[in-house]
Amino acid sequence: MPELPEVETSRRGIEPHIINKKVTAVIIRQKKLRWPIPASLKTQLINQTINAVERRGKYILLRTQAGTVILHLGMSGSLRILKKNIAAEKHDHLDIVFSHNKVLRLRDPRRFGAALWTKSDPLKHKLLKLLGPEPLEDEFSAAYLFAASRNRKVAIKTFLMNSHIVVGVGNIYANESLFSAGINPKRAANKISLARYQKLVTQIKRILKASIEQGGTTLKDFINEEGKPGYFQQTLAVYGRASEPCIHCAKPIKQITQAQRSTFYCVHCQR
DNA sequence: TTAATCACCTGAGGGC
DNA sequence: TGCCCTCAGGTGATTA
Repeated sequence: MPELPEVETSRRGIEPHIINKKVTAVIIRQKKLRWPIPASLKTQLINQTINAVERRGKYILLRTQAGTVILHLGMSGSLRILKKNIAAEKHDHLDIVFSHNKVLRLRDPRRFGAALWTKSDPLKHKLLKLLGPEPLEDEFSAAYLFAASRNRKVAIKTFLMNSHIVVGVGNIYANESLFSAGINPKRAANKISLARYQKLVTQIKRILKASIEQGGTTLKDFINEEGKPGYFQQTLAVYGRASEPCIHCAKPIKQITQAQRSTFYCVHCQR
């Protein structure tokens, strides 16, 4: 399940293969993703050169002179660079073919992902314009989170996963960050002190950086651009460990549901 | 404005 | 072995 580290790993993986390369063909095998792949993606992208491969939150942006491809990997999406003649398999929904006979292939079994086209500034696209700050940039700070949470009674974990507050903190990293910071995921966002937000922000940045360095999280569907899994799951402290002993106090990890998502935490260590 | 819920989709895993 | 059911989850849209 691609979260920010997986998306960044994918971006870094595909960038050297497609930067400054010309698109010669676009093959849409299944247009029914989260939103239909627009026909304009095919008609506008052909003969364009990829000028930049950027990321905003969990969106990957392929910029060309004519416009930008906006990609989202959803729950199960992956991007791979392949030779042109390798046959597509089930769930390979989109190919972007380049002049040097390589293909950027989007596979997404659950089809929660997206591939869109915009001619204007992608950062002003309706999907991107309201996104919160990037968690690894200076703008995302304890002071920012503290100020943003003052009137929010929602649970801190749900608050963290709101992309309008901060982008890229998905379920796994929200669980892990709150554990590392010793904060109970059920605690109301407006009841957390500035000092505790400082600790939380430090842990979010540390965990995301560590995961990016290790190539993302290897859970179920995630594979990187080379078709290999990530390795961060080996270091998960609470996620997916219901009833197993806490690595600090050995008491069993508790699992609950918040906002229709599984939450894992230690009742003893997280207050 | 905020919070909660729904909808989309399919593979994995468990129970029978 | 095979069928059926439940669960997992990112996030925009909808509802309260």
